[in-house]
Amino acid sequence: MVGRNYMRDRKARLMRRLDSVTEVGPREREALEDLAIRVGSLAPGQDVIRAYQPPQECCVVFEGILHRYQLLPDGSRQILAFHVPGDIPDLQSLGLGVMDHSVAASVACTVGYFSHADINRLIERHPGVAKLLWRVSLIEAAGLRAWLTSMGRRPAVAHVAHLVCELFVRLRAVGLTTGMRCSLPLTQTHFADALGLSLVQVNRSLNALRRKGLFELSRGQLVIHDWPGLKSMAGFDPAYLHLRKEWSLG
Amino acid sequence: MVGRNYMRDRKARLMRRLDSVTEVGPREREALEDLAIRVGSLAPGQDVIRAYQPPQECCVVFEGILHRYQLLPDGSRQILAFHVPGDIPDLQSLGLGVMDHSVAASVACTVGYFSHADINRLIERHPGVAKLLWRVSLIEAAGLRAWLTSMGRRPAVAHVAHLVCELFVRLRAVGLTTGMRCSLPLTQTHFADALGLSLVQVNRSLNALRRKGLFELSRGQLVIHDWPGLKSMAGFDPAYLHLRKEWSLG
DNA sequence: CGCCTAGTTGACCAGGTTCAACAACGGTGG
DNA sequence: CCACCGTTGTTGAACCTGGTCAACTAGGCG
Repeated sequence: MVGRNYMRDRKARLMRRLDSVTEVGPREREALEDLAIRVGSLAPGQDVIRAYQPPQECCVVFEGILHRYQLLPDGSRQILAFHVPGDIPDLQSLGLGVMDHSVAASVACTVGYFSHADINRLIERHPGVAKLLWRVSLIEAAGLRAWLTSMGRRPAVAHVAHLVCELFVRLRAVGLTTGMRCSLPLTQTHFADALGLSLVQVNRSLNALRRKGLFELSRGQLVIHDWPGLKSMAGFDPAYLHLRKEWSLG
Repeated sequence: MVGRNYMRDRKARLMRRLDSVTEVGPREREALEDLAIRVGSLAPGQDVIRAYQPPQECCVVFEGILHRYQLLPDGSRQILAFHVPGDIPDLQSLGLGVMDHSVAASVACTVGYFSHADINRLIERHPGVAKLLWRVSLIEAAGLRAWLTSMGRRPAVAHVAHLVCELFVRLRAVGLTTGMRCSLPLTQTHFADALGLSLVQVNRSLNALRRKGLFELSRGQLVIHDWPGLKSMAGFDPAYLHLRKEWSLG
């Protein structure tokens, strides 16, 4: 069946993500393979999870990019994280019940939904799964810390460079890069709201980095020309992503 | 025995913290009461947990304030969080093994240490404990997000005000405030490194807020004069602390 | 009394914001 | 096939928040 193959491929993305950060035992793997997942698609800008609403389902990204964000009283938006294929954006809702922010599709996406009830049953039967999910959410917190440091102490250009580094490494870990290029369909407005910078400043920084020959980003395509240079300009240390050696990029 | 009473009081602080965010069942409570904790004290500035070193113990704050921080190549410091009594600053090490940042005492502190082995045993026997700790670490992540938003999108004065709000509410939740005042022995340098601002700017903002009659902070004593005014100036919404109703402050 | 740390204030400067206009691109409908 | 329009990206100029440098004050402690 075509449908089954599609689902197999999609789950493979999730499994690859989990593999990239931890060793998944055969029993946990089997249990996760059996988890019932309903596929859905999202239009750009559409909310998946809305603040203050307790969700009954978790979602996993199959294709596209999602972002978590918070709106301030004055209407400005702060993007808190991007979620690439394989990520589970709302693990928080499992443990906390309430969301204090929202998650939306940055571009057209396909996602999978599984019920809290199912995953809780899985967790009870397989403590290994609980550990694994805990690990994933700790890594997410580590990402927030790195982001915070970048925001607080790095000048605009380095800050932009750091985000590009992170996204490239994360996309690479789930097999979505070819050589030193990948699809990265975010707008400069996404960047601005994520980095706490103005759109204008993002544009200038991006151009400055291009002129330095570090990378090019246009029409949703990222091509990295000088990875060591980019890394050092950004002060990027991938340790906080907690990828296993074989998945990380020197 | 004097020693035993001391220990009882100290554990009470941890339990109060846990109570403030979740309902702790009688069996979990008992299990936690039995956990072996070694007490230690820290001089101001002393590291408890150092980056890149896999620790074998977790620590819990009894008295004083700790901070997590990261050092950048250029020598500047970004403080990622403050930890008040009752907090467990390095839950991350339990699930992740490696620390990607350090934790140090902001002032003279007393802390408790318990071994990873002990707590892991506890987790295995009592799934409720695992859930509880997971919840605590999710709340910590939520705090990071709020911090990030503040850093990215709030002007300096509001940003300072927001931190004061958070610290006051958290100290209140563990019973360390009396009325609208509390001890808050952080230096302006701590504030600056936490907020990503310069020391000078923190000083000016603090003075501006004092002149507006919102609060006073001097010699380690915080007195809040106008809580509603402070809250609205900061755009502070305590939801992200995920305190249970009875512990939160309107 | 003297030193050290923490806090305060002024003057100047720069990184980043805001405002505004325009260019490039893709999709839509006539 | 082309004209039109909305979105995204680009650039210049004026402005302003917050950073840097520097000097000085106020406590705390040996």
